[in-house]
Amino acid sequence: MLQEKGSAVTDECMTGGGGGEETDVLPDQSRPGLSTAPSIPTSSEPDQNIENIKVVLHERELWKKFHEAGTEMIITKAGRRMFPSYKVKVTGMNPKTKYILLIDVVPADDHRYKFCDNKWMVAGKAEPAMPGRLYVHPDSPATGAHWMRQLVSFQKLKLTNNHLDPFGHIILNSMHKYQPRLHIVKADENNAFGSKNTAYCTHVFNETAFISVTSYQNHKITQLKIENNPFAKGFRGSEEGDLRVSRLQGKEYPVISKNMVRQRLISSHSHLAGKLGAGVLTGHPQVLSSYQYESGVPLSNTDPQDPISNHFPQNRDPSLLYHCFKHRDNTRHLELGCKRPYLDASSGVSEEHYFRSAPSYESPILSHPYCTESINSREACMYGAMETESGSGAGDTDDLTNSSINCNMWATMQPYSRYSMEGVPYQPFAAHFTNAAGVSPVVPHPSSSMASRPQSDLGVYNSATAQRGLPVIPPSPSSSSCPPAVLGSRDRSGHSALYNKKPGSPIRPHRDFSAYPTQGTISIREPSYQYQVGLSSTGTHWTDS
DNA sequence: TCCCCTGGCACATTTGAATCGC
DNA sequence: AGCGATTCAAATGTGCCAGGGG
Repeated sequence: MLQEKGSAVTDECMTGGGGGEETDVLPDQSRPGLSTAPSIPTSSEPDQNIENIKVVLHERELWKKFHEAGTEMIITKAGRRMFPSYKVKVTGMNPKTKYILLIDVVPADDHRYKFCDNKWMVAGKAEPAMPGRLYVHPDSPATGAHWMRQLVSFQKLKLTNNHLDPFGHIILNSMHKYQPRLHIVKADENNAFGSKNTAYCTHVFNETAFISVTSYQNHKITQLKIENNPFAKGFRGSEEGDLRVSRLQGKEYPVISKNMVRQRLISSHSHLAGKLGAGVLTGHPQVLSSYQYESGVPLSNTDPQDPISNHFPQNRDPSLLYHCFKHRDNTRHLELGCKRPYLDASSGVSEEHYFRSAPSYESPILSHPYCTESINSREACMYGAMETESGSGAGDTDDLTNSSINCNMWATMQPYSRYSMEGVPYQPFAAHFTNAAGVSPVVPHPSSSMASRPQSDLGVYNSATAQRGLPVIPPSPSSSSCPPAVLGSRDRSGHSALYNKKPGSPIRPHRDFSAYPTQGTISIREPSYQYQVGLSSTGTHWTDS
């Protein structure tokens, strides 16, 4: 059923006016997963009709190219940007209504992959999901007019494999498959989440799915990155006989580019000065193994029978899927926030905002604020969705909604595919951006400049800072500083947790990420929390080993 | 031994301060 | 003094590579 639902939505989206690039809104009714949240839409207020919002993925063709080859995204300890960067064109918003745009990256499945025989294969069960984090667009909240004015870029979003990352980057496991999701949340009158009828919609572009790696496995991807990423220009071969190009073209004997020569010479001189036996140029064994052969198999990307060899082993719906619904008064709301103290804290700083979402699709969806003072100039503000430790159930909803703490509470990320086999096409994304204090936006106000500013103060969301477009981070975060988070479509509470680093002080994690509690939470496997994502196959070929 | 990760490297782009001219 | 254009250096973002660890 779910599959059918998801597919239907997907198909509809694909055939929409956007030529398959635009997304359509999935009515509340179409999300049977909201068992605890009445599916009857409360769209009595026209201005909250978020269903009309359409999102078009920018550079979709480029994304498709990567997707067809099996997109890989480098993740590093320091954090690595995504390329292609996630940019969208949004339409259909109420020009005067304020929205918050954010992205989260959820596991696409529960597999760990390995690149073997020039294709991705399942290598086992996925490792426990990293603490989910959300990246809130620095302009958030902003009016619909603002979002629709130009492309909305999430290019500064960074991915990391550092489980204790203090910068708020999205934490991922290497060799795992992920699916970015865009969430558009309607901000309340206080520019925060949490109004009684907070509505949001989620947009998923299947072609943005990727496998996280610490180094590129598929040379097709490497080549695409080099060819399209300006920062990788230095690796572009000046002559068409470039080694990588030649390899991609299926040439038997690749030509070494000047860059390759330089790199190897340098390496040879600096590290292997005494290793005269090591070939430095064309005769270098590694050259052959790396560019001419793949796992002992001759590379031939032009081989018509090979096109899918590098693809993800899963069939996916080429279209995107997204859900949209409106929270009702008696259901959990999107609540944002940091406690008042946080709002009053000193200025924060970065235009980048990260929120941490639920740690694992295996675990409940709780969101704990995860704030930190960035060590670097970006000074990102992070919020994390932590599982609840309170063990409180649905009855915590009131507590949450009544909380005056301005913390971001989001539903945890949900996995795709397998875990949703029994689920419903419901996107268990819930967030409470509360601003009970009645202060201005918890999320930074749109800033004229996207440039990050060095900040010595803790990043704390306060009205002043927000107005300046500067994120603010709670000064002294603690598990009790933020309100319990709500998860999924059910009432769940949790303790907030965040990273906080005072100026000049070392990074001080307030919570052990490795010890996320899972008890008292609802497994995503539960039908109510499962949703089907019509991940399609655009040529991508996944192979189960 | 293999696989994966890390840190350093060079190169290109981006950013912002400093400088100059009007 | 103010403004805009230009220049320059630092910061940042890339992929590549060798080496290390499990």
